[in-house]
Amino acid sequence: MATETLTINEAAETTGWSPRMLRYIESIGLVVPERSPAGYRLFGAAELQRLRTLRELLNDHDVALGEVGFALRLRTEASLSDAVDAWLQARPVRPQGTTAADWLKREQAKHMRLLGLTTPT
Amino acid sequence: MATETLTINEAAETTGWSPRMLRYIESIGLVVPERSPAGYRLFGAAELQRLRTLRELLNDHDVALGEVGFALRLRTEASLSDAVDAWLQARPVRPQGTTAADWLKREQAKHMRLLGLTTPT
DNA sequence: CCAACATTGACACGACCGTGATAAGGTCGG
DNA sequence: CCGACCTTATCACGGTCGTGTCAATGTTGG
Repeated sequence: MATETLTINEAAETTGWSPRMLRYIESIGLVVPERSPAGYRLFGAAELQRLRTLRELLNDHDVALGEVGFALRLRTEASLSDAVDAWLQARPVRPQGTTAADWLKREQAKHMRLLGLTTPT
Repeated sequence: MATETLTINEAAETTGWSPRMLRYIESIGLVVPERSPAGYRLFGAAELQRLRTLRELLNDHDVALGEVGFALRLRTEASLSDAVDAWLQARPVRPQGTTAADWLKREQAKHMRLLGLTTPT
C-alpha cells in the first residue's frame, strides 16, 4: 500500500511548521487534516501543499495567522462580510479612480444577494 | 458661522468613544478626521456617523478593531487581497451549504473589479 | 510486550492589542 | 493673560496571539 498520508511529526518535518503549530493552525480552521480511526491526524499532499503556501503567504505579505482566519470568517459568514463591506464602502476616503456610481452598483448587487436573488447570468 | 465640526472631546461625548480611542481608531486608519490649521482634529457629521456605525459593527458581529483594519488593508492592497483569496479558494474543506458555483461567481466578480470592469447591468 | 509515536490539556512567556492615565507643551477665546 | 482645551509621547495593565514545553494517556508495529 502506498503511504498516502503523513503523521503530524512527518508533516512538521516537511513543512517546517512545528507539530504544535500544525495543531494550532487546525484549531483556527485553516488546514484541517483527516483523522485515522484512532484519532491520528493524517496529512495528505493537499494539506502539505496548503501548509507550505500558507508559510509563503505569511512571509510575502505582512499577514498574521489570525488575520487569515478572519478572512476565512469573512468568506463563510456572509452577514459579517456584508456588514464589514458596507461599513468600509461608506468610507469618505475615496481611493482615487473609484466612482460613486461604481459603489452604488456593488451595493445594490450585495443587497440582492442578501435577499437571495441570483445575479443575472 | 454654523458649528460644522466637533472637537475630539465633543465627538467623544456624542459617540461614546473615549478621546483616547478616537485617536487610536484614527491611527489604524478607520476614521481619519480633518485637521484645523493648528492641528486640532475636526469631526464632521460623516465621521460621527461612521464612529457610531463602527460601534454597532463591533457589537453586532464579533469583530475587533484590528480585524476591521485588516479588512481595510484587504480592500486597499490588491496584491494582498489576491494572495489571500487564492489561498482560501484552494481550500478543500467545504463548509457545507456553500456551493462551488457561488465561489466562482464571487471570484469572477473580484477579477472583473480588479480589471476595472463594471458589473453587468 | 514495549518503545516510539499520537492525542488533549495545561502552564509559561514575549509580543502586541485595546484602553486609561499622565506629563509636557501648543492654541484658543473672553 | 489665563484657564480650558488641544496635541504627541509614554507608562501601565489585563487580554489574546503565537509558540514551546511538559504531563497524562491512548495507539501502533515489530
